[in-house]
Amino acid sequence: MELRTPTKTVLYSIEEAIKSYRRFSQKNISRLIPGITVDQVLILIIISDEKELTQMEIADRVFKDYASITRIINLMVINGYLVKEDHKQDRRRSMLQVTSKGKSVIKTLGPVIEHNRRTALAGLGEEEIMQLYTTLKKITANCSPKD
Amino acid sequence: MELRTPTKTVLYSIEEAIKSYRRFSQKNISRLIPGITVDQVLILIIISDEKELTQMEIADRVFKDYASITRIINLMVINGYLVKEDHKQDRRRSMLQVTSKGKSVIKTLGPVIEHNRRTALAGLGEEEIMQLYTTLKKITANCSPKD
DNA sequence: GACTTTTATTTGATATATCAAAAAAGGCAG
DNA sequence: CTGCCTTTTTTGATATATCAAATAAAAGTC
Repeated sequence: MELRTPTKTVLYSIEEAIKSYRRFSQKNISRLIPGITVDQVLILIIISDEKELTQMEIADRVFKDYASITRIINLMVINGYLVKEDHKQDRRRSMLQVTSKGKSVIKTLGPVIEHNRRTALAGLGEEEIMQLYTTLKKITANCSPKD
Repeated sequence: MELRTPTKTVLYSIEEAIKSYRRFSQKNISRLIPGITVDQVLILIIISDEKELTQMEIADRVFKDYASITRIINLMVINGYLVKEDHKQDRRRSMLQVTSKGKSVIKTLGPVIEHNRRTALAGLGEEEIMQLYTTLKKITANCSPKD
């Protein structure tokens, strides 16, 4: 019987960890504001912090496909968190504006997100977090096309 | 309260790493056998290793929802990798059998999966992998309902 | 044996992931 | 200006994620 060592399963544990974290976060978010997703809240915060981002830049920030961003943002417009206005310099793009409803979501959920992160990382030392970060970046690099 | 840019937190790098790995793996798999997904291959291998698993047990092994497993397995039956037969003792369940087409997929892709894992972890020391594993397990525990 | 509760799976509705292809505007060479 | 190439976004098709609710069979209770 062969022992399943971390070497064989560590990639599973990455999947496990991120899924646990996402489910945990979504639950806490839904408790306060049902009907919005973790992804939507994060994108809302990103747009609110940097007003001039293109959708492609937003996609890169959250490691999502451009097609996904199109659909997520459309939903956020439909749900009243964002409005799309014409972009003067480049008519392929559009200016994304956070609505007052969107701002209120950020205000309400910002602390929840902070709390989720702190809870997820509870008991981890500063050193340990740095090490985690470093190791994960190596894996990302190993798996990235090096064009 | 100050919301640090989410992209800078370590939890993002977990997401980034696992997505890079999944895309990388899928690309290598599709090169050899187009039309099958990473998830399907892993589930195929799991069923092939342990013949008597219920769908719920399979779901737990790959950290997926039961509903997802139902749909993935249905697709795998449609695509001829699996067959469902009646389970004698419990008629709610069904016996999942890997078809010869499924076995051939495992034979072809097994080495690819091994290669993907080795590539993803290239340059990481044994110690470092253990540490990664330990830290991720802490995060998972922190985010898991402790009923 | 009928009733209730659990367990295993499925379905419905909606969100996100991915790839390929299309659409639409911008930029550039000639 | 015209044709060509690039960039940004969208669409189509399909797979997976998630929660809630529905089925259906097994197990426990009386």
